[in-house]
Amino acid sequence: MNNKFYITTPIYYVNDKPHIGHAYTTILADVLARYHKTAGDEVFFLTGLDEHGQKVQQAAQKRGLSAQAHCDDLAPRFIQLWEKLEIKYDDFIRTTQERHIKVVQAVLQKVYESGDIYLHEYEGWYSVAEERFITETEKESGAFRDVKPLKERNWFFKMSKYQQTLIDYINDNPSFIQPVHRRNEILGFLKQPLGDLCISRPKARMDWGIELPFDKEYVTYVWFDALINYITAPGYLSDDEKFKKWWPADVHLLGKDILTTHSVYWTTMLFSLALPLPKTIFAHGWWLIGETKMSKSLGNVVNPLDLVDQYGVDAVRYYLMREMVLGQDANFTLESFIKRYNSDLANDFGNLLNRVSGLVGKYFEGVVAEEGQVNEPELAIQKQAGALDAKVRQLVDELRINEAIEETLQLVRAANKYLEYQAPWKVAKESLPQAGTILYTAMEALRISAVLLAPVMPAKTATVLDVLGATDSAPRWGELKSGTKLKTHDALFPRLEVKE
RNA sequence: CGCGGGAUAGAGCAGCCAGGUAGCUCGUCAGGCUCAUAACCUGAAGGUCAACGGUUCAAAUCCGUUUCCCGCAACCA
Repeated sequence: MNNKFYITTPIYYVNDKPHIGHAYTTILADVLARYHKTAGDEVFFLTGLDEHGQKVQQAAQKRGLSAQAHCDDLAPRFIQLWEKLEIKYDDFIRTTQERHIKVVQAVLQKVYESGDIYLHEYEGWYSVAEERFITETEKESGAFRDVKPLKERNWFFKMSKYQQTLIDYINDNPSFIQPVHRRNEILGFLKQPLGDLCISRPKARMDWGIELPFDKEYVTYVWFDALINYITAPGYLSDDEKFKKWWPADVHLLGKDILTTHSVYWTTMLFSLALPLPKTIFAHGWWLIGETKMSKSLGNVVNPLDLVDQYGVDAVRYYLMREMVLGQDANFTLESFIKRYNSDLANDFGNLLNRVSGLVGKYFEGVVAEEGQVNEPELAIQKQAGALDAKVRQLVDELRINEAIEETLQLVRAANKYLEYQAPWKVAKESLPQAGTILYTAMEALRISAVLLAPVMPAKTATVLDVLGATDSAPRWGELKSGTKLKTHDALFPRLEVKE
C-alpha cells in the first residue's frame, strides 16, 4: 500500500502579505499530505513563492525597494506563517532561485527548438493606467481608463496546437479536473478556439523576470515562469531519478481563480514538453469574509488568522477544514467558528477525554484496565471504529476532507452515547472489571478518533495520544495497552463563552 | 437564446448519476442522566424538496418550461 503522493499548492504571488486564501490552500495541502503519510504513503509536499512579474515590481517600487529586496522581505512572512500554522512542507521554492531560473530557460529553449514558440506582432487594447493589455470584454466594461490600441512584438507559445489533445484528455480522464462543475467550465471554455499564449514581456516595459534564452530583449511572462515550479522542485532536468519518482503530481491544489491557467496553460506546456499531466487539478472555493450580519456581541474579528493567537492553531485548522464543503465557497464568521469549536471540539471531542480520564482516575487510579469480556454494545463501537480508517482514507482520496472529519466525529459522538448508556460510574459499584471494559472501549474509540484527526489537529491530538500513552499508535482496534497510567491534562478545548 | 452550476426545516449541508417511508450538524422546546468543559443522552416541533407541466404504479430524484442566485467568458498570478 506504499504509494507516492506528490501534492502542490500554487506558489503565491508576493505582491502582498499572506492572507486567508493562501493559508487555506496550504493548510488543506498539509492536511492531505499528513493523511497520506499516516496511511504509509511516501509524500512530497511542495509550496513556495512566485516572485517575478509586473505587480511585484510595482509593489517593490512603491516601497522604494529593489524587486529582489522586496521578495526577500516578504518571503519570511509566508514561511513564518506556515510555521505558525504547523505546515510541514518538503520543499519551498522561490522562482528567483537559480535552480528554477535554469529550468525555465531550459524549458523555453526546448519548446523554442521544437517549434512551439514564434515571434508575432500583437495588437490589442492597452491600459496605460493598469500598464497591461486588456481584453475586448474588459474594454467594453468601461472599467479601464487611458485605453489605447498598442502594437508590440512578442513571443507566443502555440497553445492552440494542443487544444484538441487537451479536450480529449479531459474527456478521457474524468478525475483530472475537479470538482465536476469546474471541469465542465473548462470544457465549455475550450469549445471556443483557443488562442496562443503571449509568453514574453519586452524589458523596456517590464524587466523583472527571467530573460528569454533566445532573445535578450525580453523576459518571460510570469505564468509561464511560475507554472514550471511544479517540475523544477522534483528535479526536472536536474535529477532524473528524483523526477521520475515524483512526477506526475498527484494533486495540484488551487483556488478557482487560477483554474484556467493550470488546466489550459500548464497542460499545453506539458504536452509540448511531452511530459505526463498531473493526475488531478483541484479547484477549491473561497472564504467569504465580512458578512455584515456578524453578531455585535461576538466582536468584530475579521481576519481568521488572528484567531490562531486567541484560540490555537488546531481549532483554526479544524474549522477551516470542517466548514468548507468540497469545491464550494464558504462564509467565515466568528459566530460559526465558535459554534463549531464548542460543539465539536469542546463538547464532543475534548469532553470525551475528560469523561474517560476522570472515570479512570476515580475508579482505576488512572490505570487503563483490561479490555475484558465484551458484549453487544462494545462490539458495535468496535465495528464502527474498525471501519473508520478505511472510510476516512477513501474520503481523503476523494478530497472530501470535511466528510472525513464528520465521519470521525460520528465515532466520538457514538462513544459519548455509549458511555451514557453503559454508565460505568454506576457499573463500577457492582463490577469493576465490567466498568473497566466500558472505559477501555470508550478510550479506544477516542484514541482512534485522535489518530484520524491528527492530520487536521496535530498538536491537540498529540496531547490526547500522550495522555493515553499511545503516541504513534495506528487507527486499529486494540492498540491501547492495559496497564498504561494515564497522564494528567488540562481541558483540551476550553469551552468558549459567548457574552449576551 | 455564449457556456456551466445551484434553489431541500430558522442556519449550513447530504440525498439526485443507478425513482419507492426526506437525512446530518447547529439552533429551538420538553425530558433524562449526573462521570464530564452548564457538558452528555433521549424525545418533540419545524420541510407543498423554487414554481408550473410531463413520464411513471411511484419523482427531491428522470424530461420540459419559468423565476431567482452564482461561476466562467483567457493573456489580470
